[in-house]
Amino acid sequence: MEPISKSSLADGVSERLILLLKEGKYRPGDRLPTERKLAEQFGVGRTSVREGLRYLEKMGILDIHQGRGITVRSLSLEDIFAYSVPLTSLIELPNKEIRDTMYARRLLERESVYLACENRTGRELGELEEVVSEMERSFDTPYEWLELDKKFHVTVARASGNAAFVQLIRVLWDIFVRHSEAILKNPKMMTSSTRFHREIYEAIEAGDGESARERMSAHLVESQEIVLDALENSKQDAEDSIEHGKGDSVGH
Amino acid sequence: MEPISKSSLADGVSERLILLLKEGKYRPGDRLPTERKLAEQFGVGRTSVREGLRYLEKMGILDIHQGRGITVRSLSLEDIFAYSVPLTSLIELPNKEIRDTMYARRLLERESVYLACENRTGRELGELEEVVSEMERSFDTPYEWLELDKKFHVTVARASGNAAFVQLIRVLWDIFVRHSEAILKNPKMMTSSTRFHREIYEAIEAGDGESARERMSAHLVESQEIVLDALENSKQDAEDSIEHGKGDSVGH
DNA sequence: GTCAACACATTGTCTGACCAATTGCCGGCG
DNA sequence: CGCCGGCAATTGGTCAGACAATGTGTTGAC
Repeated sequence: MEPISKSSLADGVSERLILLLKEGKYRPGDRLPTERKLAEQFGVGRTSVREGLRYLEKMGILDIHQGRGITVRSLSLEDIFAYSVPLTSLIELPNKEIRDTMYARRLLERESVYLACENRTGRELGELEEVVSEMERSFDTPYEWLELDKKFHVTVARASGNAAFVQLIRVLWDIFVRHSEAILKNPKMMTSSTRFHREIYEAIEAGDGESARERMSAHLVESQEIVLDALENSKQDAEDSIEHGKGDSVGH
Repeated sequence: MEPISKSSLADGVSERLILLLKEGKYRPGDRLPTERKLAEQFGVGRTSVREGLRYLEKMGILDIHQGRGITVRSLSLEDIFAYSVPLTSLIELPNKEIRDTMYARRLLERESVYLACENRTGRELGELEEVVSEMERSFDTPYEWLELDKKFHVTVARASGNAAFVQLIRVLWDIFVRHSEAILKNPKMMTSSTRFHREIYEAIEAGDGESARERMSAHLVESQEIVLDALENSKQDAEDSIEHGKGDSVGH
């Protein structure tokens, strides 16, 4: 193997490994050489190899475990998106971008639920019913409720039969949930959303695409409004608190 | 519900840094302590700090330069997606997933171009015209043409006024272009697509949303068909070549 | 045959050192 | 005074070696 020349050796290692994967030299399930051997092959130190490997691991391409070695994960459309927006919760989105995101989400989920009415299988129908029932029993555990909310929308997308919808809707949900504090602050949110989910489920079961679409739309519009209202209020609170105590409580 | 596996110190460093960023302790533009100081602060070795930092850098959150230090980048919706699908070209998508992806793309771009007809500014109109004109002159440089194709669709999305559309459409285009070899193999692709782009541009200029939407739809359907056909053929070729020479030319 | 204990392989982490790029200081010169 | 060149400090980039932690396979007792 030729020595690696690149602005960053670790980047070079990543690229080289990606090439080998594309060539099919290593296939899903295969085990890669050990870090030390890779370092020797590439003519770089183990540090660089580790950083390069770590990137591919974070991207979901490699599985790395202490004592076990490095294996290639199976790659699919799902994997492309699975690691897409891992840091969503970092970003403060302005209200306009929240609206834009929810607009796109509405567009996709209206179609998703419409297709689900045609393509849903019995198994998916059962899953959906179970999710909705669990939601109706989870008002005391808001974070479990949130997870179920995600599961509902993702399951509907899966029932649509379109793999891209599943991933896109997952990403948009993740962006949405960044504001979960705001969401959960309003008690109306959980009860009303759950009721909507129940109605949507019944429309899917009945195969009534038009009805499902409209209810999904109304559901998402309501969620958006609740979040934006809550953010408006919390922003007010923040400004108030700045008025009073500016102290920075960071110790050492 | 805390499935966080503290197995990795480097992950711990990442999480810790993300918390500090969320708290606002470090803001966009700020400079972080040096690697050595962070190591001391967190009570771990410099190796672990480096791996944790490297992840945030790859995610586009930090800027790290030799001799200059570590600075926090500005974060926006664009940044969330900019690093979303960096490895798209790795994945072999089955035909069904190509169709699913193009279905979603059609849904989004139909709406995108419709909104663009209402919201486009004169400046964006000028950009679009320029892109289309360049495309008409780029038949000899296919890869430049491809870049212009992306620019066209992204610019339309920007003209729609919806920031989420821009990012989603960018991601879906990147997935689409994974098959660029197939795309460029068919000479019809560039001429026909360019003509579609010209028509779409004129519809946007005229503010004719219905017409723009239908032409965009037809454009994407055609592209999808061309790609799927080309893939079918190249698959045939591959099987043929396997029939004849099975030799693996990997020397050692 | 089962299962526990041991040996080995491999990643995880730390340390100290040196290399390389950038920045900033400082002195010389116009 | 102001510009410019070069030296030194700062800081990330990389390496080698060592030991710890963990998973895997093997061996031996019963």
